[in-house]
Amino acid sequence: MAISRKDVARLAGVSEATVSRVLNNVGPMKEETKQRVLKAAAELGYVPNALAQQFARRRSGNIGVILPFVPKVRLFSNYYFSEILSGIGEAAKISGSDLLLIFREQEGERDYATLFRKQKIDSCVILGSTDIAEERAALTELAAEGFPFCLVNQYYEDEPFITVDADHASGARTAVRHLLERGYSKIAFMNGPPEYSNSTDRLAGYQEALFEAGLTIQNTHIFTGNYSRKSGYELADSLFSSIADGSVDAVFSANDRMAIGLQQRLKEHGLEAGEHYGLVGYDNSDSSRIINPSLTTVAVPFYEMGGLAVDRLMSLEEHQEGWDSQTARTLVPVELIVRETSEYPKQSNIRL
Amino acid sequence: MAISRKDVARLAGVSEATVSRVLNNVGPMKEETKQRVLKAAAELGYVPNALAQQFARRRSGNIGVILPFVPKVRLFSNYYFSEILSGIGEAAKISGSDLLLIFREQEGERDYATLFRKQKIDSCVILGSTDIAEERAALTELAAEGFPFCLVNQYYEDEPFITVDADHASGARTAVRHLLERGYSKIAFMNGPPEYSNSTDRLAGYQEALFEAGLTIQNTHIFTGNYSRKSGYELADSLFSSIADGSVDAVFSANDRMAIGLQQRLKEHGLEAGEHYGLVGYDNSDSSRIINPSLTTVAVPFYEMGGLAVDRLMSLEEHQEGWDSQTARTLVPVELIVRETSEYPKQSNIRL
DNA sequence: GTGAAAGCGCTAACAA
DNA sequence: TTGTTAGCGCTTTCAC
Repeated sequence: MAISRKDVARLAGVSEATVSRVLNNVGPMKEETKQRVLKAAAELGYVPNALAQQFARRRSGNIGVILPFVPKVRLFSNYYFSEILSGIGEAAKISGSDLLLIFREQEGERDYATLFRKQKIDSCVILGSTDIAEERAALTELAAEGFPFCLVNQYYEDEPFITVDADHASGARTAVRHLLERGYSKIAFMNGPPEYSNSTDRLAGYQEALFEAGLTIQNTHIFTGNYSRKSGYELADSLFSSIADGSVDAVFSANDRMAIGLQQRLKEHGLEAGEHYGLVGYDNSDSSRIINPSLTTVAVPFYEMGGLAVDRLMSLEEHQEGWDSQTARTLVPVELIVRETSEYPKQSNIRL
Repeated sequence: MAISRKDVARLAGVSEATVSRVLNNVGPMKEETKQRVLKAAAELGYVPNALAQQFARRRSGNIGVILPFVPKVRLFSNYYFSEILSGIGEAAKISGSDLLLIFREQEGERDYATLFRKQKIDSCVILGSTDIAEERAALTELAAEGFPFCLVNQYYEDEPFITVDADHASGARTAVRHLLERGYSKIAFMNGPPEYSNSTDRLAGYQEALFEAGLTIQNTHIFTGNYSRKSGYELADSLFSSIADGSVDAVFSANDRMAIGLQQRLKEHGLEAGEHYGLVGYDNSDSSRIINPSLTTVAVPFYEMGGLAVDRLMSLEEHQEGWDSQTARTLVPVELIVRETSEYPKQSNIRL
């Protein structure tokens, strides 16, 4: 049998209620009593029962972390989630919360609300959420019930859901401007699926940068992959002829993985990034540093974003801040990382 | 106020205990009663309170997942943990457990036992544990108290701790044999720190393979890094002259990250893997596929190991299996993945 | 400042 | 097959 509060109370010569007060440091108490209780607890090696506490307080103390289902590709092969998760972990520790990891099911079942109703979690951060009907419905339900949640790297234009997002429009603009400054002018864009708000944000940034430069936006220069290396690899075949015939001289990819797939495939075709065409990726993943030539990319502070999401959750629970569109979306800046794939060839041996 | 069991009981016209029985599907009950209760519960949208259940059952239903602190380098940049975590998630879902993520502190504080005493977790899987005094003490305490835990990718020679490990001795042997078969004969070994059992296992495998081939083991050919890319990069400088003067013709690295660091640095020195020297890494990480030339490596089924760890925990809790040295260690096989860095030069343009 | 006591919502003997 | 009831170990009014 474990030592209970009762034993501590007896040894300290106080009531059980006093033990609670001391341990939770709540209400008034005489310093001497406090010390006596603390001493008794330490002597007995008393450890409060978290289950009983949670039950009595009607709070689990858990932050749910909802991870997307990524078919085939193992979830965390993705650098992205690893960083965010670490950031969440750091902030959760500071706030004294525990993390309950929830792997979303493949289909349907976006029943986030039940996690709250069961009281398994007090709040949650949702990763990899997308703008599809079921997801919107699930989030709307959470909001309606007043369950605190925070999205990361995704927002909904017309809904004031709390979210920590990065400024991907600006990131894309900067990336494309960089290519333009380097001398490229026929820039294709390899985007991700439109149900991610960051895809549409990047598209806007891409278009703005071209517009600023007085260039016309060509729809035939816009391609859509699914953020996997494979999809970049496959799209490379469509882009090859355009690059070879000079109608495209650079590619901006919505993430590093697709950029790397493209880079690998074009190399098989005899085209080298930074030599025969310019290339900019997005995410500043480990791979972008490792690949050769190294990939110019846009760094997103995923780690920090994870931490911010937890912070928002905490302040949400304290005051009823943030549930309006003004403050719903926290936007963090991104940064261009210039490496080799965006070098502009000095000699005019650009064409094959 | 949420709907409680009492409301369901009233609507179904049964006692609260019967509601419990039906919902937990325990004990005998009339089919008709069961249906009535189920119907009432569905009608009211009743959701059992997990906190109350956990408290009454004196079980949290949580598996703790303990993650190592990795200074500076962000934890999950490591492909390794991502895979294991996904595997754990999959198995936990099947077993009906929740996952409580625990980021270990930097120093001291390996107080795993308190998590059990607080009843935050019923069992746990410990990642990234190493053979140092504090860790041994913490694990010994867990074992002494009978708290179920499972290590992954680490074992302790003289302790019958439950663990799911991969056969790294065999992996190293296979890797080195492969280099020998390819024609390399002066093989250096870049190992990780000895407090990881997989480091010492690989050393044994390396030595065995050389011994089998009738080669003498040269201590000057054995280097120790810390599994980071940086350490591989740095050790490359020591290896460069040996490769250049022909006293080393291949390197076996205890993980991909160090191998990649080495490969990058030696390239800066003008040496290309698979051309001027042979190279085999370990882990089959994403990066090993991306780097050019692609890295020959050893695949470890991390995902499966995570799942197996959970399975062991489950059977541990059911029967008192496994607490003897016979069955403590589950050993899974690894597999050599041959790529470009271990090609043996056809022409004799090996030397610079 | 401190104690007494009423729950929190469920499980699990034990009776019936 | 079902109902009654006594907890589970803590928090939190409300008195004193």
